[in-house]
Amino acid sequence: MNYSVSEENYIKAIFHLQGEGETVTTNALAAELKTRPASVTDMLKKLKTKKLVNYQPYHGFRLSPEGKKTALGIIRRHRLWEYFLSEKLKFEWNEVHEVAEHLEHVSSRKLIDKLEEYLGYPKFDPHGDPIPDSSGKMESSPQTMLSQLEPTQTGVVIQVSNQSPALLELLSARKIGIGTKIELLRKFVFDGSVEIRIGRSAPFIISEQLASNLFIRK
Amino acid sequence: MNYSVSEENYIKAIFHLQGEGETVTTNALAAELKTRPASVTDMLKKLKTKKLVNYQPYHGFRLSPEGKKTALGIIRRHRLWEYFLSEKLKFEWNEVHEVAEHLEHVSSRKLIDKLEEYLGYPKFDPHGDPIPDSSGKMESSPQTMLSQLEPTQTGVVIQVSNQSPALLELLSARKIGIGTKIELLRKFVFDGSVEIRIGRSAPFIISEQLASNLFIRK
DNA sequence: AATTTTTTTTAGATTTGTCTAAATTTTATT
DNA sequence: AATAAAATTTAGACAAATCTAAAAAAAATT
Repeated sequence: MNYSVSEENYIKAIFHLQGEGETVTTNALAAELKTRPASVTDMLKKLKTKKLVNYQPYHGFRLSPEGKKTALGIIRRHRLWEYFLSEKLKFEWNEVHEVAEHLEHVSSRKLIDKLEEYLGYPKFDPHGDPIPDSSGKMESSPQTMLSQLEPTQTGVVIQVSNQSPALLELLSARKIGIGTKIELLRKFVFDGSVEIRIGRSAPFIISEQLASNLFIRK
Repeated sequence: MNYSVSEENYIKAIFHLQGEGETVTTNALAAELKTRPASVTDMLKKLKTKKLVNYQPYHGFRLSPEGKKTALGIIRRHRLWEYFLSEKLKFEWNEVHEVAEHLEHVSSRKLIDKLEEYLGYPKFDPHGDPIPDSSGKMESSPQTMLSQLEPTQTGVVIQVSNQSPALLELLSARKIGIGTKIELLRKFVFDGSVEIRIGRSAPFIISEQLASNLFIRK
């Protein structure tokens, strides 16, 4: 029930890569963890004997139910620490991840449950990602502004904040509506504009104002 | 400047064992770390090349100035976390050590400085041990109740809490006053009484009430 | 001072997690 | 379907931290 830092990092990375139904490949995981494919194969053999992954040599892998539960536990710890760092210690939004990467491996159950209580049972971390409860359940990703996506992330428009005719006019010209699936490609620091793509169409750039008024779900 | 968990545990243990002027032996350190003498020798060769200890084979070792600074940094992290666990997360006094043993190895400077600020720059941890500041300085061990000493620890009486004639009468009968050096030999769980010795005299037992009203410095 | 006992170090092995280079399997292309 | 390319695994090596057993040095005892 207690795993090494390295094992935990593998479990977490597989969880992030496997999404809903995809099987994860050796190369993809090696890239994610900045390690070599051979190392991934080695570790996967170990995780398989521990029944944390379903792994068929040459055919990718996914977490077992037990592995998934473990991953959610690690993610819970990570996100609770992120919340603590941001909310209590006043870390900047972009600094919390790095430190939480280390704190997440301190695996005292009591520590995490008491931390959660102390923080007031937060439901989302500072990035807007949901925090699993002690049984592994979490709310579905909440809406975020399109402008808060990171490059290459994808989201579905679920709400438009400002119902002014001017906005609706622009949206219809851009062919964007509720349910439109948008991939964010680049962010331009200069004016906050972002380059996006809808489906397989040609990418185009929209203004900061527009991007901040489009609410999406990852 | 960044050391492994294992190296940090060795540095910390050497710091605790070396006290003021003693040199630490291989066997003593092995016992402290619950490892084997051969392992200690191996690690000490490494710590020597990193200039953290002064080590002459077969003749014991002490931390170098750099090693001492490192030790104080680790102890700082440990005691700040203990304070956090006790004060904020409401851990019991006796549960904090175990968890702090793990948290202390997360070595982000910024994390610890911000944690210290958040906690209000505490000077002592829940055990009464002083917390080093960011430059490694700390106050000398504060007064504690005699009843909080551990068996075989020694302390000097520096204050008597309750100036009632009844207490002073007992103290004079027991020949205890400010400056008296007391060694605690045993604690009796049943009624909290403790067996003590003053100098080379015969040991004797005093009540809980008395032991709790004698303030000592270790 | 010689001998025994204790302490410490060395030598060689083990485990975990990583790597490179080579071999193998799968996938893509002609 | 055969071949080339890409992905994956195996084989063997290495560093960190540990261990056991044996050797060497220091300390204690006769």
